[in-house]
Amino acid sequence: MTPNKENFIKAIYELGGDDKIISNKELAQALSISAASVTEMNTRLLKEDLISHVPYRGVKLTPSGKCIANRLIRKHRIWEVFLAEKLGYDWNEVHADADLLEHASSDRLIERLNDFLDKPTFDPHGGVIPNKDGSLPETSKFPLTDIAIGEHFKVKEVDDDKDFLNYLRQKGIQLNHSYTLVAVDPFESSLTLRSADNSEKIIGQKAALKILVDYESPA
Amino acid sequence: MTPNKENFIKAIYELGGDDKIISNKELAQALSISAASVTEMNTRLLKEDLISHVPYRGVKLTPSGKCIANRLIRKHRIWEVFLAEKLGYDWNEVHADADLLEHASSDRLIERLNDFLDKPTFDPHGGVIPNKDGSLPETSKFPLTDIAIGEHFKVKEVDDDKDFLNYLRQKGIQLNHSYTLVAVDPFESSLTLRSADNSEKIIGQKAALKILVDYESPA
DNA sequence: TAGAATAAAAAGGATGGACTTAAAATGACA
DNA sequence: TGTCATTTTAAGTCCATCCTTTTTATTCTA
Repeated sequence: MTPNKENFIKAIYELGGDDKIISNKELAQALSISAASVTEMNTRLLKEDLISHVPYRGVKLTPSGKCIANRLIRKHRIWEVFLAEKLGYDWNEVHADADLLEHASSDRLIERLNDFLDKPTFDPHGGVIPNKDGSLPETSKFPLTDIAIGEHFKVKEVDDDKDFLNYLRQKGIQLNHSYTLVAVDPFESSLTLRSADNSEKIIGQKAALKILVDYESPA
Repeated sequence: MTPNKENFIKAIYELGGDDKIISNKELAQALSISAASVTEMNTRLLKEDLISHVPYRGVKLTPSGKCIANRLIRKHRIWEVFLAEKLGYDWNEVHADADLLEHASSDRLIERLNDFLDKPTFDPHGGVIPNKDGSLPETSKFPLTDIAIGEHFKVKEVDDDKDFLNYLRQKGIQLNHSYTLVAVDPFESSLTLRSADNSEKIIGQKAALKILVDYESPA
């Protein structure tokens, strides 16, 4: 596993390749290389069973590919915590150095660093730190009604009720999308959410109880 | 400057290439590569003016080569201090991880780490940490008579007197060699030194005053 | 001081990673 | 169903790293 391969895996992950197929073109643009180079790297990673491939559609990470991506992100984020918390880096400075260090860190080093930092849960950007084994920590899910005004969250689970799902679709609320709670009506208890595209959605209190969410970093 | 080149430079340095010529064969053995590969790397580093070359004798570091070696060693040793002091590494564990990290450390990172560690002077093995600019810290020199029993030191300077130099040669005391002070005679004040090859040398007190030494790590 | 032993340089490859361009194959969609 | 965007394949460049073998030079020693 070379730094290059690691970065390739990471790029797939960051484009969403843990659950959807990422096209050749997207990757080529993200990495600033030609599409042909992407194909070439794909064949290498395919051999190692780190990605799965749908011809002419693109690639996504296999379970072991996801594991590697998460372990790399774990290293990256633990370093970020160290740089920010112990070395006084500004939050916008941490990324570059963490990007170098993540490829030069033994497991032992990362675990000791993790202990030294008191096992942080989030990096300075609010990103969650994956587990040692490459899995993602159990993320708590709780009703949208428990969110405080101004907080950012992601929709994790919704009640499997046809009418309710239609209601959500009509409102434009989608699973795994992120929103910010901007207001709660004092009388009706209806919630005003702002989505990533800055549109505002008003949700009734009854619906809010059935939407499970989790905190998320603002980025 | 690739990690490979850096390690090559470091190997030369560690074999003593800062002041004497290191043969092709020595380097080949130290790096476990063929002598021809050493020659090849030599030509590359020669182009960059990092080493100087005496045909059929070997190579030594140029001033800029030494600078690079020292800066690398600075990185290495600062990391070692961090691993040992903050992460609880045992002194024999630090080397491997420091060897990886030294190649993935920006100058900014090293300087902040250095501050975080309160600007240490020695690494866990007792090795001195070079300055930021790649120079070696002014090492103090003082008479051998100031050394306490049991301490390790290196001979830094000796009086330029013919008889005295002959005396030293006869005793087997050499500049830049390391010794341990094992005993001081209570009556004569003569000093018993042990050299690296475990031979013992007895030095008169008058001579000891004219031998300037500095502390050194036991390794 | 003339070999013999040894070391270095030169020559010629081999490999693998990371890129590219150009042409052929494919899929999507109007 | 034909056009167009995208993907794949093919072919090849460049560079770093390593190798072995064959001179060539030096050094050691008898």
